[in-house]
Amino acid sequence: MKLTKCLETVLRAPKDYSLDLTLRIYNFHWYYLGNGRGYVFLELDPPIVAFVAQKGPATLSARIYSVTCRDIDANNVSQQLSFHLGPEEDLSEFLDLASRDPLLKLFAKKFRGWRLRTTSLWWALVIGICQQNTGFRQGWRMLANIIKLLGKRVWVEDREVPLPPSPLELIEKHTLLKPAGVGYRWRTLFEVATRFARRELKPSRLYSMDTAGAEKVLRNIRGVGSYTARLALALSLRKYELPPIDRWAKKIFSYAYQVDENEAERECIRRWGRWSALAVIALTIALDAEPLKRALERVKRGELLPNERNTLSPYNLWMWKF
DNA sequence: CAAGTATAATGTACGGATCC
DNA sequence: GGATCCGTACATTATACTTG
Repeated sequence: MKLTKCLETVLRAPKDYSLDLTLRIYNFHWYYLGNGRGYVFLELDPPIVAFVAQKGPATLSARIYSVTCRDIDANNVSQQLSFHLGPEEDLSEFLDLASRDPLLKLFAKKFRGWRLRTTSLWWALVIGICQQNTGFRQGWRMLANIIKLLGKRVWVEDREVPLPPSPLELIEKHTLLKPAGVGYRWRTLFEVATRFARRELKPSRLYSMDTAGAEKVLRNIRGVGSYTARLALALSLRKYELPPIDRWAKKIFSYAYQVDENEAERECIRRWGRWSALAVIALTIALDAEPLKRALERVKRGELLPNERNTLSPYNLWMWKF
C-alpha cells in the first residue's frame, strides 16, 4: 500500500530536546533511521504515518502520510504527533529528582533531552502483554514477529515501513499469533483486540480518569494485571503516577533504596511521585533491561548508563535485525 | 582407540497473572 | 501470600560423530 504526502508541519521543542534519543530508545530499526530521523505511526486502520526529523535545536519537522488526505485534520494530527514525541512535556521536576537519585543520577545527565515516545493504547497494551513472564529479548522478538506476521507494510516515499496490526487485523489473523511465539498470551491479545473492535476501550475516556481508575478498567481484561495496565497507561497516555513494578524493579529498588521488597513500590512512589512509572522505564534503559542478577551487579559497580556495545537492550534495540 | 568436536537432550532462569 | 502456570532463551550435560 502506497501512502501519499498530505501535509508538512513544524513542531516546537525545548532547546535541549533530543528527537534522536526519543526515536532511538525502545525502537525497531524500521522506525528509527538515525540522526534524529524516523517514522511514527499515528493510526493503523487506515494508516497514517509521520516522518519526523530534527531541523534545529528547537525545531522538528514532520511530514504526514496517509492513503487519502481527505480525512486528515491538520490540527488534530499535529497534536497527536506532538503528544507522541513529548516536546511539550516538562521533565524538569523528574530530572531534578533523578539527578539526586542513586540509580538515575547518571541517566539524568546523559538523557536530559530524552522524552518517552508514546504510542496508541492498543499497541501499548500489546507491548505490555508481550513483556509478561519473559525477558527483554523474548518480549521484543514477539513484538517484531507480530508486526511481521500479522501487520502490513506501507510505502512512504521510497521506503517500505512495517506497521503493527490493528485490532481488527489481529482478530482476522489470530491463528498467526502462536507462530509468532507469543504462547498463551494470544488469548489476552485476542481479548484486548476484541474490546477495541467493539469500541469498549476508549483511550480518551481513560485519559480523563485518574490513573488508579484507568488501571481498574484495564484490569477488567483477563490476562491484564497491574503491571501490564500501568505500563500501558504510561506508554500511551503519559500517566506515570502508578509504577509498573515487576520482580526486577522490586528487587532493584529494594536494594538501592534500602527498603524491604514489600515496601519497594511505596518507596518508589514516595520518591518519584507523579513520575514513578517514568522512573521505572528510565531504569530499564539505564540498566539495559539486563536479567536481575546482572542488573544488580551493575548497580553495585555503579554502571548506571546503557552499554554502547551491540547488546540487545532498550538503547540499541534498533540495531537488531530480528 | 583416545581426544576433540558437533549435535541432541535436558535443565533452569525468567516473571506477571491467577487461583486459592 | 504462596503455589502454579506458561513459552522461550540460554546453559549445562549427554550422546554421537569425526579426526589423528
